[in-house]
Amino acid sequence: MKNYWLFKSEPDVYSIDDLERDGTTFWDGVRNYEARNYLRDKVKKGDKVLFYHSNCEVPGVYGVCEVVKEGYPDFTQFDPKNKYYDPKSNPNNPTWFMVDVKFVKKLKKPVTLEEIKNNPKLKNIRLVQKGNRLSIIPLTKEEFDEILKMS
DNA sequence: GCCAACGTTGGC
DNA sequence: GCCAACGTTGGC
Repeated sequence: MKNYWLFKSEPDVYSIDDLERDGTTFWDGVRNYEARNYLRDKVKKGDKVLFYHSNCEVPGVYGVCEVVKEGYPDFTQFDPKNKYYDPKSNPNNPTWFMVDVKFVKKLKKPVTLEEIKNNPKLKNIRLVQKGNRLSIIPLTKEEFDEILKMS
């Protein structure tokens, strides 16, 4: 059973264009327990992911990618020079997980946060609920398809 | 750059 | 275990 997700990224840090260039990437730096649980337990190979640009001029969904490697320990947590270093994490029982994704496509037209907010079919997505900061958001197939339809 | 909302930390 | 202080997220 395939799952559907929305992953947030700040385009200044890593954008859909970077993923198009790289082909695949590891999704590092998730340091929130709820998002971690999704990455560790629920995000499966073959799942489809909407690539969302946050904290930028026009926030919204800019592309699609696909999970190619399921949850494994995020190596940046053990690297003292990395900005995501977590000295409390034990290598024998890592706290933080990552997945790998591959580029699928860029949307011809991005679907902006404003458009998502204005679509009643999308009102249950955690992206648009008050104060939600979760960076790994589960979607239903219907929500995923609806957003693609809007592009 | 501002600031509301939220998660985490740490003193007690 | 409570909760104030603090840091971060992310829209605007």
